[in-house]
Amino acid sequence: MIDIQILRDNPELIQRKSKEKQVDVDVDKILALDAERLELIRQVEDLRQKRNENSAKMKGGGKPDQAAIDEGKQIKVELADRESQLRQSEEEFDELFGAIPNIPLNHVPTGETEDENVVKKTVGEKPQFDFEPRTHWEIAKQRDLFDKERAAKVSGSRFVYLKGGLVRLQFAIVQFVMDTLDDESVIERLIKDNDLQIKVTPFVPVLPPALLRTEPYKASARLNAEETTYKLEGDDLWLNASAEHTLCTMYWDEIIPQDQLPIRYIGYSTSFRREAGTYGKDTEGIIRLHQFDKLEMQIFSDAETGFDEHKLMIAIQEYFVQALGLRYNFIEKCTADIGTANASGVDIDCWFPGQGRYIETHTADYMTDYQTRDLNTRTKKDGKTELLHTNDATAFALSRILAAVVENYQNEDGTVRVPDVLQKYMGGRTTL
RNA sequence: GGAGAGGUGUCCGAGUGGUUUAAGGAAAUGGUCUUGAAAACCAUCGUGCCGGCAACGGUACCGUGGGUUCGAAUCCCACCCUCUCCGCCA
Repeated sequence: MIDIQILRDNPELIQRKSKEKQVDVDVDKILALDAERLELIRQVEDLRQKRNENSAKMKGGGKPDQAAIDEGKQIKVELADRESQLRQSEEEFDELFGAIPNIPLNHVPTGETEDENVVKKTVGEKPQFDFEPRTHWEIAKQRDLFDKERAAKVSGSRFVYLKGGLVRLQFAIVQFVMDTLDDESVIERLIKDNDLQIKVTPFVPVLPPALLRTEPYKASARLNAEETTYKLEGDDLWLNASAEHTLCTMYWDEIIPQDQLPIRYIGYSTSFRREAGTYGKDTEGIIRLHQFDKLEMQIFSDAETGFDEHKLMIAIQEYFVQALGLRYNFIEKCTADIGTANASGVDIDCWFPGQGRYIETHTADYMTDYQTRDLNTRTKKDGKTELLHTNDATAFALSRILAAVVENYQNEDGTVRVPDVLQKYMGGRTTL
């Protein structure tokens, strides 16, 4: 949620910024509810004060006199009435107030649909083939790299058995990412090259739980409707749609000492998505699955360094994609596409020669304090508590990046070259 | 699945109806002492909300939600979570 003070001081800003995000916010109504709420709070607190003063007369164990008891009873009735009004008022307020999206940062381009995202640059070369490049599913079929038919039989559509070389490739990528993010010299260089004022803290690898309870999930502002996210029947548990969901909630209701910041994690988790409403989209191959593994970066920092941490994540993403030698579009997402909780966000879309198109493989989100306000994740600075800022970003969404490697590194005979940086993690193998 | 214990501020921890505006300790911060440090000593030290320019005042919060009472961290009910032992099990 946003800072209520901003709404009170500058309702026009909230109205305008929400509109830019294509979210309808009735600012006048919310302010009216806020005023009503505050008036009720005043009334309730006055009554409580009276109640406390009345009962204080009997301190020391003396018997209360009848008049005091009668007065107490009267206060109680009135208080109960106001409290129930207040509860109702707050419920209504919370619902509307909580729906106000995060305020996009000034550099975020304004747009009404994702078509207005801005391609800032295109990096890398398209691979040249002296044959017609094939899709990753055509190659996989020839080389038996995955099996969706049997997965459909056992689990349904959009599931897959990954096999053979692709599995080796996945674990090689995991190793490569862990090595890189643990390497202070790489992080130091990226910080220097981008002129960032942040520490050279390496990323700590984390294998988080894949299931989480409703309360923290909701507080993270990341819980989507049941059409999008799997809910377990009989338990108060959801299957996470990204490692980010179990990482950002880690410090729910905690105060992190200042000297421990920034906290940088590289999480690896299987992610689950129902993908309702995407029927007919990317039905072939392993671009869009109900279940896929993902390497996700997560950073907790103070407010001052939040945006530089965002830039660090983006620099790391470009470093990774370049290391695999993939051509990509770097996209600044517009206000309509960054998402409710985000203040800024970028995508990286990689070139898939077999399909002749760019496909989103990476995203980086900067939430400012929107997420932590509800999660109540704070630090203590000069004796004052302060909300942390959160950042998350894809290191690699594995199924998609496997598909990208297959399409970009294919040979005419259906074999696939292993990108140079990954060969040492595959026992020196140069093809799969 | 069975049985038991527990959930209090940054942390540990006391507290079974009314000076609890939550004891005490640790950590932290500031200071005294010291060549410097440690130790010792002194002081400060929970969070949210409401009002106020501020000093400050008020109010709520002791896992969550109800209830009893003039008055609840404390009594009652339901639920959630954690831990221990047993059982089963990768």
